[in-house]
Amino acid sequence: MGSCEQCIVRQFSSLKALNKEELIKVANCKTSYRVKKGENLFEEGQHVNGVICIKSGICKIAKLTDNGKSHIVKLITKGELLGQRSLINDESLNLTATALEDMEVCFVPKAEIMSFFNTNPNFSMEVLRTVCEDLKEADNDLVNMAQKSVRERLAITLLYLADKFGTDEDQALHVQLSREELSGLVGTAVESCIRLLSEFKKDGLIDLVGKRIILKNERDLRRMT
Amino acid sequence: MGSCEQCIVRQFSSLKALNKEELIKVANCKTSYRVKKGENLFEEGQHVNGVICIKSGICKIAKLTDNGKSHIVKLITKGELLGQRSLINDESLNLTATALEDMEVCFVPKAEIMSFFNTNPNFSMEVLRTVCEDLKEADNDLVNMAQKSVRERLAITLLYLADKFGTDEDQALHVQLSREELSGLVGTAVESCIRLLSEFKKDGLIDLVGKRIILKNERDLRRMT
DNA sequence: ATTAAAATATGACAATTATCATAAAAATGC
DNA sequence: GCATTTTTATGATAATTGTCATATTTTAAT
Repeated sequence: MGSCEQCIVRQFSSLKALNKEELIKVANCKTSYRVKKGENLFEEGQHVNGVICIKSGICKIAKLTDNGKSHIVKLITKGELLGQRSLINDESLNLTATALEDMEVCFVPKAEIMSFFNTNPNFSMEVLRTVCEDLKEADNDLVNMAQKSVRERLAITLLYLADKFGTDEDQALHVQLSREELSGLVGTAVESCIRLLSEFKKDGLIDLVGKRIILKNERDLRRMT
Repeated sequence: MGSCEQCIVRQFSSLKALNKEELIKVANCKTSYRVKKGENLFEEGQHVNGVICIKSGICKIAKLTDNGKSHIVKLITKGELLGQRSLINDESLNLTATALEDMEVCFVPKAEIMSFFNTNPNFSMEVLRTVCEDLKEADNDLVNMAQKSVRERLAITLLYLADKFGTDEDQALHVQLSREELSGLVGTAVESCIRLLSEFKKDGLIDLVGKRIILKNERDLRRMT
């Protein structure tokens, strides 16, 4: 069982506010496991009894809609925490988390996390900061969703993916999303998404090589948003 | 200068976690003032140096878009706090708050609020809960915006307004929003909004008497969402 | 009270986007 | 390796929504 001290999650999440003793407590109660691509880490409606630390891999946080589609609210990657919000509100989950790649994660029970809130004000403050940051982003996303065209939103999404997950040497997006997932992120029909990708390609903005999406002209993409 | 103890904001916001001593500190440093309909309480880009307690009145929290329109992210009413998020993140405001009615508010300086985070874990926890609740709502709004039609969103918005601000005996919405504001909340063009209101009227869902919007058939409105 | 300005309403039309059909390409199973 | 299923792609068309023009009504100003 690792010590958590060098863990990437500790570096990037609100866990950075924990001191050595607290980290040892986490290390002693955590459960490490792997999640295969396509499997759910959390499901809508479930009650959470802890948080999940993402050590490697990527997952999507999505909400199912009446018509069977799923809208992706955000993507989560290594270094981040999952399930904080529901833990704090003590509510069932309103979103489902599904692995987009094989993942390595740790589960930390609720009781442990909650105890830190009482004893470590820095930790509370870090969590608060994280949640506020999420809120700010959510507000931005909402306004974009309301005001921007699908075309603009696709451009924004591609740049977001490049920004968050990086690109290969040839500017190909690192994340491999299916067209359906991409359209779920943009908030549009699959066909519209595919059609617009084709248009982007024709306009020299991107290249499509197999499943890979290559940002050919990032400047013009950015100008479009 | 009032004691804050019986204040409505204290009852409904995270300030409820403050004890008597802390309340006295707030009472001694707060500034009460009035804001006229149409005036801004906060402006996008500004740096906040405190929070605003809403004692009476309603305001909108909105973001301006490139094309000059403004999208209303949410409405805030008596008992709520304004500016928490930016205070915590120590960032400039990403949204503008404008009074929709004459308002009575109190300003509490940043230093005071921040000190409570260090000394009162309950207060931190209450703020955290509030922000998490906001975040959950924001996620829901995002998915609605992405997946629902303008027609459905208008219905959802009307029900939200009835729910949050109440109705008169004759089921007329208590809040008086202009069509422009209503469309900014729904996320659509003013003309589309007006047109749909007319349709709703023709379908017997609502009645339009002057500026008043009367929910005539709430059941069918709700069924539509 | 009268005029001017703003808000609301409606029509005509264009642009965007979704839906359905179908084909081509890629991935999967045996 | 071949058949089958899934994913990606494209066309045709319909539905939704936005834009512009123009009344009509309401509000505000003098």
